[in-house]
Amino acid sequence: MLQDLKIVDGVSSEAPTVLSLKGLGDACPVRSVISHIGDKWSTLILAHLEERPCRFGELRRAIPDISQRMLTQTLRDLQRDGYVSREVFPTKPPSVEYSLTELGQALVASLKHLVDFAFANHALVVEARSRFDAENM
Amino acid sequence: MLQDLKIVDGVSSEAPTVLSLKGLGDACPVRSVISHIGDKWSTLILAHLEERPCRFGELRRAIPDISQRMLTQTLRDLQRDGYVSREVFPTKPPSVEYSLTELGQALVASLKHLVDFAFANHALVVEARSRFDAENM
DNA sequence: CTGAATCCTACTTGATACTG
DNA sequence: CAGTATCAAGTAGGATTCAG
Repeated sequence: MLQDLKIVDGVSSEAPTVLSLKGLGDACPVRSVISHIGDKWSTLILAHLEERPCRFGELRRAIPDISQRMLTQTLRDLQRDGYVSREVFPTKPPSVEYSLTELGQALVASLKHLVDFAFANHALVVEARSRFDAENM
Repeated sequence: MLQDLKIVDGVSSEAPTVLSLKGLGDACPVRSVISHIGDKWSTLILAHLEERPCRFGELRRAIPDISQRMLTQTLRDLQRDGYVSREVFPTKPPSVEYSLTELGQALVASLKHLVDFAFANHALVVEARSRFDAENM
């Protein structure tokens, strides 16, 4: 359950080191997953790869706003955590295909609940925001 | 489904403005929800409030690593989006109680799937990381 | 007790140019 | 095609101090 979060993070409370997302390392399972989802591009890339495996350039075209630096970096992070697999074909010029692993598919499945929530309740959130902003001038 | 993400973000592709999480504003429902979850403290605070309503100081003690600046700020953001309600009791000195709204409870429910995934697969992720780091030394 | 205001640092991202 | 390297800018978070 969610309250387990307290226990997990409570561990670090006994040793009062600063809880940096990086500094925490693998100490908190929840952070190590969520920190990936919270970044700017991971979710979007996972969404594309869920549809079908993609090559680097395909992803780049599909997500025009991403810089190739961030595409490279985010893909490598996702690969490192085992969510994405990278296959190099020795063609000329070389081509590389990225696809979801089983773990990646499981992550995407869990993410969908959140995405569904977002679509279902976005209007409420926007409304709450304008009401809040109005009340606090 | 998840691939709707492409459509939503695709809107901004036609108008190639930079996709800042803040600059995007309310354009992408998914981002506006996920950006909150990805930050350092929201999830943890939501987890505590799910158990029971809490006063400011209670939360502060329950999450010793948070600075009161970030506790204040995160609570205000959560309140602004309608996830948390804030009730002031005119005692002396004043006390303030925070609790989850219905919307906040729905968000927490969606989050649980992700938390469950994190706990269930954390070991696999850690293993994947060390394997990746070993291969790419 | 519950914050607000200020300053400062570190991490994240973007822009650009270059390479096998 | 699929990256790497470098530099600049923005943003989040922490420490500290002050206030109703």
